[in-house]
Amino acid sequence: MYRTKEQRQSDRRTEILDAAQRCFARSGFHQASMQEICAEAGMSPGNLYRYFPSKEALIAGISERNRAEAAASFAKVDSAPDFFEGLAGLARHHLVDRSDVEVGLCAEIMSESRRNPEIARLYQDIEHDIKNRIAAMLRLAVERGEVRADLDVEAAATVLMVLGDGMSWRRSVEPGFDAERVLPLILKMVHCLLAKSADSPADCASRCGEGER
Amino acid sequence: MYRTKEQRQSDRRTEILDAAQRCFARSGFHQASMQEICAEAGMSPGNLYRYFPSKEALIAGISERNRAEAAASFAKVDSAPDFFEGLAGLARHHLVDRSDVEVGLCAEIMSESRRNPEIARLYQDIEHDIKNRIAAMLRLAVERGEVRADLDVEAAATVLMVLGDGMSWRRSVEPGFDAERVLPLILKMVHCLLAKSADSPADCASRCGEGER
DNA sequence: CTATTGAGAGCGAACGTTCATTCTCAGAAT
DNA sequence: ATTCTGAGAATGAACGTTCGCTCTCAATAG
Repeated sequence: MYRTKEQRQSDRRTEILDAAQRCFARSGFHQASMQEICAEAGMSPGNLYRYFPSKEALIAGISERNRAEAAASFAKVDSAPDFFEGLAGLARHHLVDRSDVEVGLCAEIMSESRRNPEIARLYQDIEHDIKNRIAAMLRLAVERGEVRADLDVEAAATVLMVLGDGMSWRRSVEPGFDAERVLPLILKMVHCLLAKSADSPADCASRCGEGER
Repeated sequence: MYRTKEQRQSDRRTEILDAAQRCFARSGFHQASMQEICAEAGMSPGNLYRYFPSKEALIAGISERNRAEAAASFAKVDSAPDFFEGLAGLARHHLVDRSDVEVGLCAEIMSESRRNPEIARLYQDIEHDIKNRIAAMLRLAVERGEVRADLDVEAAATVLMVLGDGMSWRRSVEPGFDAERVLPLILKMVHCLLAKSADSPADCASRCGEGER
């Protein structure tokens, strides 16, 4: 009975977050009205406010919920047999496979964090976390000798995030953007940036140009 | 007197656009109220509406105004003695030298175009124009033998825009983002993507790593 | 040179709407 | 009987836009 009550509350909360996520991705954070979210969640405003104290709390809840999920995908790279293959998998997962809803939502959170300090702090926490994971991933690959030793790891991590953001935005802003077509070029560039200079361009092409899919 | 009148009207319009640009960059398109823009322009709402029929018209005006300016910077690359130096200059101009106001404004237009069809059409026109210019620039470089002949020019142009968007967003979203530090890595990657495979990595480093600034 | 006039420039209060949030109250569960 | 859950109308602030008014000033008439 304790269990059931808390369980129910938690379920209700995730239902609401799901509905809000769809609305935000579809209409944007400001454009999506509480009424719209309530309708999507099949619930009255008064009731929704019993679960979340404000509209901001909805975004915060969504961001928080996605943090763990995002973080998990980095672990895979470290345990992949070949670093660049692992990275390619990560890239595909983040740049191509993600649903339009997720991409749109990400865009929405980014632009909201430009002016909403509350969201900005939350978002920057997550970004910082992700950047650290990328940097750690790169350092591990350096130790393993898969990546050039003289790399500016911090800057390289930033570059990878730049690529991620750029791809994400093009996807959400350019209709008919073909991530699939661009990905090989991206991977090639990244390989060039990270790989030891001894690795030949031919090797680069064979590893990045094809190799997955 | 004909001249003066039209001149005055035009001046007023650019003044208003300047003010609106500052407001939008600072507060965002939706957050910036007409009152705020009026205050910034030193003008009453009623009067401002004599020059622009709506808030949307302000964004449209700003976008339109920046199109030519943006386009002009591409001509420089074509006339540069070395393609990659020209490209590096363009990159520096777009990724590092741009003012925070411009970057913020760009972010604002992008996110607004995600949900405002009117703005979306305008923005996509401009983006399309820019992409064509980049592609043309690349094709010219291919003809000159400065860039590898087997390049997927369309995809490469998209990649360059991805990089531009990514850098722009990181600048406007990550406090303390150091574009200067990241730029060499970006240029190196781009060189790797575009240059003929005959060009050695050493050549790449000397051309991209330093060379300007 | 002065007076008249009329259109453009400008103001700021007011309007109508939208929206997040709160209030009130009724039914269900315990 | 009391607490939990829910609905939906009410509230009040904020916003884009409009409206009616005043002021400025150059052109013309006297």
